[in-house]
Amino acid sequence: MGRKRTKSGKIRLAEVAELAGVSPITASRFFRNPEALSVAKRTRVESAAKELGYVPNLAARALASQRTEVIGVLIPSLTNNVFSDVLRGIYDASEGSRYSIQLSNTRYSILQEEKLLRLFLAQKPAGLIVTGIDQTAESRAMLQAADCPIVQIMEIGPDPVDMMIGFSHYDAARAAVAHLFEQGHRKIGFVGARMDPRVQRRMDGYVSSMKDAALFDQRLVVTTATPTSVTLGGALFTDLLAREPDIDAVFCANDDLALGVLFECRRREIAVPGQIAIVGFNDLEFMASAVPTLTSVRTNRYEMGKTAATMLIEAIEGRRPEQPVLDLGFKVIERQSSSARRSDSRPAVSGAGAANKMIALPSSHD
Amino acid sequence: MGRKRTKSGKIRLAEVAELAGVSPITASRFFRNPEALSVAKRTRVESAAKELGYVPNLAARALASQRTEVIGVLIPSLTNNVFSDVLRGIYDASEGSRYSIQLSNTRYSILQEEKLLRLFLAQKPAGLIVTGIDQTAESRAMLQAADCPIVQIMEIGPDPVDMMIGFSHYDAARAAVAHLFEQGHRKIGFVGARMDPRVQRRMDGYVSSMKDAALFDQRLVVTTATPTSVTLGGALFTDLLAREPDIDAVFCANDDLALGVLFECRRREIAVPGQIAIVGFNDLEFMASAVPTLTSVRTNRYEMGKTAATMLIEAIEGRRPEQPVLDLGFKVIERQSSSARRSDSRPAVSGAGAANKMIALPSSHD
DNA sequence: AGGAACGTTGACAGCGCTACCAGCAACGAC
DNA sequence: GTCGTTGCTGGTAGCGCTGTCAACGTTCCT
Repeated sequence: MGRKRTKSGKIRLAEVAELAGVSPITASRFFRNPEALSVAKRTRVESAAKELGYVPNLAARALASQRTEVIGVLIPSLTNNVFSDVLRGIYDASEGSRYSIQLSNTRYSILQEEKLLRLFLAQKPAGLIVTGIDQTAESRAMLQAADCPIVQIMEIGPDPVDMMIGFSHYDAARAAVAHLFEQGHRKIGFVGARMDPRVQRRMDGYVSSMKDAALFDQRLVVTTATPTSVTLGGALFTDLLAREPDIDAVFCANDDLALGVLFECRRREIAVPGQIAIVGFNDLEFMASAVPTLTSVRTNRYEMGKTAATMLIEAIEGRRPEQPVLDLGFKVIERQSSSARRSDSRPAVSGAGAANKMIALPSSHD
Repeated sequence: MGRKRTKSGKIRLAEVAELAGVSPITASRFFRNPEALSVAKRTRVESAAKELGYVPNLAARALASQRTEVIGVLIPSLTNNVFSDVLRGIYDASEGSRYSIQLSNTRYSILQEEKLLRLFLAQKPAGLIVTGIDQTAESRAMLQAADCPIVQIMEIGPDPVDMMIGFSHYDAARAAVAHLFEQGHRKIGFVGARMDPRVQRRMDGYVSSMKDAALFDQRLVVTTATPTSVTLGGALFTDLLAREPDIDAVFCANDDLALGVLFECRRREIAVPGQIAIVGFNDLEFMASAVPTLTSVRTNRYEMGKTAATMLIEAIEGRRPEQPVLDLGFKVIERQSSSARRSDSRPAVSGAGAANKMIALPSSHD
């Protein structure tokens, strides 16, 4: 049984080299740049490594080469569905590559982010993925000074540290409100939780749209710093309704809140969209399945993570993308919950997951 | 500004030692076992390190000490809410400790798990957290031979490799079905997706309960290997209904499916719980907020992750828990969706559930 | 033929840290 | 006073790998 664990299971590069009849350095090169070897030695080293079951010692490699093959990822939350999709993309892209992902959770604190950044940078990561564009000055300076590629994800904005991939939350919110306007809604409330920078910008988009239409009223906005949840959606909507009982639509900063609003409407026997239209944000899977189906702004989260990691790896290996800032855009997915205003209060009946009309927009930033 | 980045930001232990006026090895000891130093040297090294902004080189440490401070975590999915809760617990527990988390996704494949395990073990992790009790024989042998503490999470079963923390999915399912029996339901369907080992055991629990009551019928079971989703819940329920139109309850293998079933009922104007009762599994946050509120089996996911990581770290540091197998149990949270069967089809008004307003349950639209 | 250019290989010297063991002072037991 | 014991400190010798540079053989050019 304990066959290969003779001493401590250690098969070193030297052993492989010896079996292959080459010098250790040649064997080393095989693992880093096989092209540099002659075909004969390449196959010899390869079979020797396989025979011995050689696995490189990453610590030794990192020490000798002064760099690691770790990609640091800083995200603000592990709970949020949004980030789990992004993460899945990142992990998928990193799989099969030589790089491993080191994940840390900033808990929506830019101070915590700064601390983690310092920690990460000290280990000389191969690359870094950070969330958003709102870092502390100190963090920004560290990122600026870091000698590894960096991707900022989730949104785009001015002054990328390096690469950037996301979309404009501001424009996306404006598109959502525009859709509600088109459907004849005027008194549109906003419900937001957590109020991290991206939610803030969605709110800004809402506010500016409403102001443009001379429909803005501070009383239409209900927000809280509390982390989001379905239950919270109901509670915030309740507040909104207490203040402004005659609203005809609610734009929710995310889909959990939207679902909470929907349930609250059901509880109060408010017809959706007959009396109140609902629009969410992110287009999580359940939105297409709810009754009525819920309109939302689709964001390409998985793709964002995957592309970010792919771009980063490319950049690490010296192939910088020609386009360092990538706008993945968004789409307003129109569903039953926001269909045109109607006088009768019966909700529209239609097949679940009915083909969705989509408004696709690249987020134009100026 | 750029003060300490003289060469390439490298402040070595030797520099710290020099400034503190001690030998490098003494400085080294300070970071690993401060108690071993005299108070005088301790403070000297401490302030020297702080002044220079010293950050240890983990690669060098790992190489010299022949072990890493990495805790490997193998989970089957990043998408599933269930695991994000567990992960959050793990990360929370690891924070503040010296250990960092290395996460890998097995995608519900035990072969992939075996591959990842081999990779992890080669790096001599400080500890390992693996999901479930269904490893390949080869994986099990590797785990058995590994010289680091290991925790199996998510469920408990016989023959722990080392430590184990979870609950019995089989018993939890039996409790859910027992609850439905108590409420007067007899023709209870089962809806399951993905059918990973834990879902399988929930199904086994359901089947055995139904057989015990002489109520089992294969036609009451609808499952698929497809990954779970809300939409899928609706689709599976549709299948079930087509087969057995007169069921009076559905036990769903998870909450997403349950929500899908609820929406499908709404679409079909089937009263819940008047005509059909629904019970989910996991008790995700939205269950308490749905209309009607949805009964579910609460599982302590966050706690599971947190406790697993805490136990693991304790074990790594030589303090093995007296109780290596920990059953965290479960709880059937009874809500409106499964309240007692009644002859009229109007659902009950009840104060049970979490968001306890007295709310009139919706009747079907008429 | 001579030499430059290229492709391939190897020797050497660490990377920054810690395991191991030796040394030294202070103290108490006999 | 001698010896062991304890508590603290330091020297030495690597951990396993790769960067750098030199050396070699081969090809291709003039």
